[in-house]
Amino acid sequence: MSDTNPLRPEDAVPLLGRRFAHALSRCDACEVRDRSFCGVLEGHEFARLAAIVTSRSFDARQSIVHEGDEAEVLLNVISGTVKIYRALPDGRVQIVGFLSEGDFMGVPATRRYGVSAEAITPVEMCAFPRRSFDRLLNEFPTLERRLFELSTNEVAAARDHMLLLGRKTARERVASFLVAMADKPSCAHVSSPSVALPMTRAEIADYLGLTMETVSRTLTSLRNEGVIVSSPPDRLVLAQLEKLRQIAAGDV
Amino acid sequence: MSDTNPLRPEDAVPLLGRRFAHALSRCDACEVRDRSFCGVLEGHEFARLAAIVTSRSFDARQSIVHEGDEAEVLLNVISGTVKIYRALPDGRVQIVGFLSEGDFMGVPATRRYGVSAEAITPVEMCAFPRRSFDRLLNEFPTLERRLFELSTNEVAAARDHMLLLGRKTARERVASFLVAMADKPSCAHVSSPSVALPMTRAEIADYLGLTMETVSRTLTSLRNEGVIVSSPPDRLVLAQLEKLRQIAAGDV
DNA sequence: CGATATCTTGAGGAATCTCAATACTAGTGG
DNA sequence: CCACTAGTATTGAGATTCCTCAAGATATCG
Repeated sequence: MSDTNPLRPEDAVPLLGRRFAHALSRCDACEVRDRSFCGVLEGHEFARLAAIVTSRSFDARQSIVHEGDEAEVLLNVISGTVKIYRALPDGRVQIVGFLSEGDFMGVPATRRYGVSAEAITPVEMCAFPRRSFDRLLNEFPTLERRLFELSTNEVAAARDHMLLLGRKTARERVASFLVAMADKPSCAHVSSPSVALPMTRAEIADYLGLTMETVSRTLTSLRNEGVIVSSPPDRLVLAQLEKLRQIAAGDV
Repeated sequence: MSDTNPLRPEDAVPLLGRRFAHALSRCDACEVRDRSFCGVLEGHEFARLAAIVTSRSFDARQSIVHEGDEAEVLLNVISGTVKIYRALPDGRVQIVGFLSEGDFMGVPATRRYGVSAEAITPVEMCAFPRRSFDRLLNEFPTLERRLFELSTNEVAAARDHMLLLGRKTARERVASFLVAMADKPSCAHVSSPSVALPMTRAEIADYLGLTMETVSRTLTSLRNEGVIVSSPPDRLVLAQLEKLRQIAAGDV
């Protein structure tokens, strides 16, 4: 239900020079630059990256990439929420991450996507052609270093999630999820953080290795205990964040 | 029950020059070099890496590193099997990977280990001081590129395992595990691969998010179906590897 | 204000876990 | 060489968590 492609430099400005200028100025004004991998580049390097970027918009529920597809572009989220997931042939799904503003997705030097991605809300993304991006990676050690760092962070996050999926109870999983949402940089809070949940209960379930019903029941019981408070179901107040952290950590 | 530290260049040869020479010649003769991250380095670069390496031995069941410890060294497995895991305060454990010959562990530029590691069998490892390693990383783009590549492989493997932990049945998990063991490069086979299982049932369970009893029961039922055959419990023959692959993939 | 999605709640069932007993294996000492 | 011991694996029976299926409540959007 978003507008279709409000920004598309390659449509509006076919000349390379103008596109370059346009893209650069847009990237310069980018609000998520500081949070993003591209924040490490400066001056000339940043301009080179901005020269190969194009913009893409997706409606809520729209598919972005599919596991196994040719990985022609690498993507960076400007706004909105994206789920990335793997699926089994019979339809079972495991969501392996939610991406939001500033998050990068895609592996340079890999021919095909290893996961599928779908927009949860309307989404704006930057797209970088894989080959051009690879060239920049070779030229700019800073860029490679940054992506390496992001990759190692992802490994650490993945291990955290393996612990959750393999060994935590439903209650601990839901608490862990809420705490992680509250700790996102995009969710700066004062004391009792208010957390937005753009994803459905079924998506939370597919992320936590549970069913929608179990997620719902668990949230209800946390609500009954006063640990969380909810106004509409897509926004929660974590009334007792520290208690939630304890539950999440398995400290009974 | 292995000998304690049969190779320790820094003890035997205190002079820097001799240690250098010693280490280099040892690294040149290294059998797992081709499988390892260091295989990408040549000549001068390789010598520089060899100059900072020391050797470490661990007995079976001995702890190698502990989650949260100061990460003074990065490690590479020469021989034996290592488990890396995360634990909850009440003792629940999730094994996030098994390492064998040629596998690297440790994240440059990270102050502390994010996981614990323990030897399953007697283990020989190379140790690289983190700071020296970091310097080499800055000097040799090839090395950084290689570790980046390993890191992205790890992310992909972790996602695979999240799918397993979140959405596969016990039967599918055990089948996936056996297939993965058979597909290891160290386990070259002809038709019906014979797989060594140096880890206990409890460790397999901690890797698959199950209990020891469920792993045992599942192996028994696969055995009754003729899909696997076992002589001693630490070695299995995958009589019907293709069938196992189907089970693992969830293709019923 | 009604239609459609999503969410919540309920009741029963299934897979896996827990607890406990038995069997195997390898290493040890007689 | 064989019995013994300790660790590991297997098997069994019952408990529990979470899932499945189904109905009802709530929210969203035209």
